[in-house]
Amino acid sequence: MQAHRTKPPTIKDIARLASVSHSTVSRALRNSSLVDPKTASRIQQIARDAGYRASAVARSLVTQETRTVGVVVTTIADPFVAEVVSGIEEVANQRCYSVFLTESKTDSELEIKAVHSFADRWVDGIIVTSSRVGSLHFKLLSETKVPVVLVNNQHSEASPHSVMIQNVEGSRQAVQHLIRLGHRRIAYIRDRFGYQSDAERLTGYRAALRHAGVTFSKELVVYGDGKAEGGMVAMRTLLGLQDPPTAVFCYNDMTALGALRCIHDERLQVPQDISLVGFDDLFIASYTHPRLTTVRQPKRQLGQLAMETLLKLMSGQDSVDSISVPAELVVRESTAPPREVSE
Amino acid sequence: MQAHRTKPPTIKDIARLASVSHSTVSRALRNSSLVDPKTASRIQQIARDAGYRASAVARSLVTQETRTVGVVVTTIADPFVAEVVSGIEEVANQRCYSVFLTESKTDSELEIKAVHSFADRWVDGIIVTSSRVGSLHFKLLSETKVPVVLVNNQHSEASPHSVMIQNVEGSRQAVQHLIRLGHRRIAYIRDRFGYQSDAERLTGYRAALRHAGVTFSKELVVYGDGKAEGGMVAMRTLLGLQDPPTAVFCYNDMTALGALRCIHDERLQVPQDISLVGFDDLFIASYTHPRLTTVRQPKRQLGQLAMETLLKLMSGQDSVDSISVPAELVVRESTAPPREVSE
DNA sequence: CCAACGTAGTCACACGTGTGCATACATGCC
DNA sequence: GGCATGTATGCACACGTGTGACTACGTTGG
Repeated sequence: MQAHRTKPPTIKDIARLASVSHSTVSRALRNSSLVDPKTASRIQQIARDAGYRASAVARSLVTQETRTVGVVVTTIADPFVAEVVSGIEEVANQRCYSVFLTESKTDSELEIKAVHSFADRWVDGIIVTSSRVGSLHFKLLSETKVPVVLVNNQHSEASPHSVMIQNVEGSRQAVQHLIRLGHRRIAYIRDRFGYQSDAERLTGYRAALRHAGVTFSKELVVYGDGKAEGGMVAMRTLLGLQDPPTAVFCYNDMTALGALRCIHDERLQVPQDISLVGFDDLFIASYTHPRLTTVRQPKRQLGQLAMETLLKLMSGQDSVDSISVPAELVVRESTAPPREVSE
Repeated sequence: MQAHRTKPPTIKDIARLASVSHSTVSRALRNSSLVDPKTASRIQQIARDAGYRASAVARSLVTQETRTVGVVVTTIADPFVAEVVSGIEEVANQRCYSVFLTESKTDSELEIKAVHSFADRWVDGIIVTSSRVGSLHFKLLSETKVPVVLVNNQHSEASPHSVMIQNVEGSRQAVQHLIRLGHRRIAYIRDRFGYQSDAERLTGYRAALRHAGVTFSKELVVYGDGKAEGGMVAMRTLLGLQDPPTAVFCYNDMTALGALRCIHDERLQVPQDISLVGFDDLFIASYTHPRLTTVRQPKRQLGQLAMETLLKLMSGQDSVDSISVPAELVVRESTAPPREVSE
């Protein structure tokens, strides 16, 4: 009950109170079989009364592990990222790991700085989302043996351990859906920052067109920025074309949100005038007007899988494969047959 | 250039390579004036070549500080929370602090567990958002001297250091805006989880009504959950009333989003049939159809202020006041005069 | 009764870094 | 030349915890 006002009690304070050596206290608190159960419980009681809490810092120094993982994200303010991190955090917490969070702001220099900071702090493992840095992580991995898992990796260089969504197949499904509705002029609004995932979604888009015998038209592929603002601008470009598209597939839901805004502002209707498909299935896709057809990513699950992969690596298993999670088309209200067909 | 494959080099390895004691290495790397500039730069070169990085955990053990802060949030998947954390992270990073992130899932037991975990790890400071725990933080503060800053605190008990939005004034402005447009039947959709902020926004709502001589009607105050789903359900209740409201003020934008969804589904129009006001000004408020009138919280700034307050406390300043940030009404397209008046 | 043995606890060291104090050496002054 | 002064470096300890090796003691078996 007697709280130490000045400094929190150390293991030696407890040893003194219990009239034993600090070694015995250490063993008693870790339930070692080397200590008499009666004195063990006595010590535990004393420690509890004194409000003793073992220092994780000191323990880490001797055990050489911190029960800590580092997570690097572009920005946590991105709803997609936030959900992935939530999944990571959930699994980490269950296993008594604490997570460091750092934003890289899509600056590879900051990303490297963050990873170095993690290394200094002796994190047991690192998860990097949407990384743009290729070889760094391998170097780090080989030098200091810190396991690294990449989720939604944006660098083409294959990484030993990563969790990815099946972009090609997902976007293929989305575009195929539009084709089946009767669309032929289908646009794609890219993300000029999403290197790998954007390229893969473009691949799926082209594959679907080719498979249906629709010729690829360069003017129908325009650039956004993966955010709503970029979607608006890109959509305006598309609407200004001589022969505008009847359907638009967007890199992600945020882009689609901006596109939708632009279409509304031009007094056009979705899906009557233009069909719209997103990617990610953010919660918001269910609350747009009309509800957004999109390709679902199991975001939270991606985070969980990444953390579980990392746990395996940290426990010494080295035979862990990369994981590729299937995407699922979710048809809602923003897609319909084009006017020509429906009339 | 010779990379150590097995274990990262320690300060003693560098000392051996430079043929000096580890003390000299330590001083050289911290640019102490006690060491000859020439040997200092020689040592620095050797350390760089060996890829030496000082262990933060060993340093923390002796310096008694970790340059680490803990952040507890309800869930990072909430867009409001994510932006606050982004602000915290930005300032922390500038000052070379790393941040631990933990979700409490609105479970006060988990919140306490998280704070204890932080204490074990010797964090230099703690930020808790939307805390539901009252006295714990004072106890922790008085016992272990770890500075705690509360942002958007949900417990009525006044805390020594907190960052809050001016809820009463913000919601008063919002409701006053509706009254000036001619509305008399104005509903409020509450949040059954937001103890303090919800109570304050209700207070502002009632104050505005009273000031305008509008009698408070109990049936016009219904409960949501602070999320879109709850907003939908609550709105349905309001539309089912014998004399439904002509305007609805929502606890936050997410609630408003759900309400908007419900109104659309009932084939009614915003703002022609019903005016709608949110709170927070999430980015999404600019991308709904119609754009949402709302009360802006400077979310990122709240996080920055919280971190700056914490920095002051950690540096020993104890005369830090609580901060109260003004909210700002942002009028967009979801509010208009009621039908009776406009016709 | 003594040796062998198991049990409960202590001693001492390690983890990697920072720092007060002592020391060795060079320099300057009387 | 001896002494005070200053400078560059090494020694030893501290931070708080975990653990292998060792010891003291009580018990058992021959």
